Amino acid sequence: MADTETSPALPTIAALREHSLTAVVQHEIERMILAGELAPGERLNEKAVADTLKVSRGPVREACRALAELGFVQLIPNRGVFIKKLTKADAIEVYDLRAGLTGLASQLLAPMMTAAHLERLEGFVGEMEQAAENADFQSFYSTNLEFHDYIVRATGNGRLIKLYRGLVKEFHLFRTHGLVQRPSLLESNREHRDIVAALKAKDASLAYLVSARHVGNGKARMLSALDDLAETSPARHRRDPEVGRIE
Amino acid sequence: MADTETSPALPTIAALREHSLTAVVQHEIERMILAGELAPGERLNEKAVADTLKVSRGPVREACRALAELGFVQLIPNRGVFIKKLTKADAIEVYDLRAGLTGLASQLLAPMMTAAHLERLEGFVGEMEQAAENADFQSFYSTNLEFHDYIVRATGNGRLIKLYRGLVKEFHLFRTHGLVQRPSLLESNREHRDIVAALKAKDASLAYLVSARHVGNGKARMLSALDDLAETSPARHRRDPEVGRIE
DNA sequence: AGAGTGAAAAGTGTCAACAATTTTATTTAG
DNA sequence: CTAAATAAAATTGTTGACACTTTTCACTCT
Repeated sequence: MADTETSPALPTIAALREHSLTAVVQHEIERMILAGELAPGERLNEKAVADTLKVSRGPVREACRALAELGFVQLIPNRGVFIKKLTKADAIEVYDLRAGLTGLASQLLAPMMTAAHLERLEGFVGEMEQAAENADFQSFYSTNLEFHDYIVRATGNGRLIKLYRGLVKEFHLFRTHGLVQRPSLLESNREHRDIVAALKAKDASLAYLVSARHVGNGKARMLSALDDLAETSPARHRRDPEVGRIE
Repeated sequence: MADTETSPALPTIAALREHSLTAVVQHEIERMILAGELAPGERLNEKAVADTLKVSRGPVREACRALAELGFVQLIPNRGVFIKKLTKADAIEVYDLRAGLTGLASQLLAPMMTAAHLERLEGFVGEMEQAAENADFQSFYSTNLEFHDYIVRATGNGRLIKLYRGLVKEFHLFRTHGLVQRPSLLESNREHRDIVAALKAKDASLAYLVSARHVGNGKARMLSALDDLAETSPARHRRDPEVGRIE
């Protein structure tokens, strides 16, 4: 690719002042993984990446160390870095954790709820209602992300925010959200109302319960959708099947 | 049993075969921070560390990137890496998160409880009872760690285990556990019994509740102990006082 | 004396080269 | 023709060197 590229996520000199080269490389690799440009299980060739991004291997290696700690890649000594391959078991782990953190966020927010919070949350729910009726999956999905991120952010717990967002990114990797159905959307949003109601009532225990259960239901929906998928295309049958990559 | 990880302060050639140099360096820096050999807020001189460990700066930089992602150090472009300085607000964050994860672990374990699990857990509680009566803080503290780690491990959720242990390490950094009192030990162990009871009954909701509350009580005990400390030595009064480093 | 100025030193950011290891390709024996 | 052995290529691990930035400190001027 030419130097004067118009591509959005490429390292510019301006970005280099703020974020170091390594940070740019890290973001780029992360983007490539999330975008599916790097297939799960595939080995990441340091030199190839370095050449592509027009940098030396140093920053690439540093970025990979950080990504390994984030759980996006796996480092095997003398073998290289491998894009994490996600299995059904991983999906369950992520869902369970996400349920816990989502519940915790609501639990923490409940006693601190303000009118402004309530307004924002009800706004999101309204938007989702609209999207669900129009069967606008894309819009529903992004507002859904905003809704949950807002609750987590509102707690003000920086570590919780960081962990939660990391989990959402990882969850993104599964691409299982591509197979949600319209009835699920309505059902999901009904649960959102329950969450808002519990928060409005400042009932921490209830807020935890309905929030955690909401994600738990999402997990159940994902699993059943995954089973349906296995039904129709019985080709992919293994001991520990990987999810994601749905054509 | 205990982790296979011994604590050899120096990087041996043998360890280099298995774990890469970077991993050894990372462990060593982590140990130095946890041991207090590197003061919070202090800048980590890459060359100095490299010379001390008899390696070049490359592995040190890679290790620092990983540690930054773990939250132990902060990277500031062109300025260097700084040992994270922990404030009271940080302590609260960690406690809140730990409460959530501890609760989640119990909640997940409850429906899977076996007789073997119960036996181990009751063993730990017995040991702690003994330690509390003897006012053996050291013993109580380590068994307490084992007890909670066992519950988390038993869930089998690798991500939860990793996050939890990271939080415990960070918590370790506060050194606030140095100021627990004997009555706290007995009280704390009473709560452990509640946790075991809820797990034995396979009551997931209750298990979450008592586990999360247990950590919440620990948080309260820490805060009041911290206030007492501020009372006696009113020197350290700032807007956002750092904890830890208790002489 | 104190604030501003500008070299010198120290430290970080990046790179290219070399060493060690793993992977691939080729040859050879059964 | 298969499989072990071996040589060649590719890739990772590590290092020292160099460019650039920040910090330090002596110096000047008001």
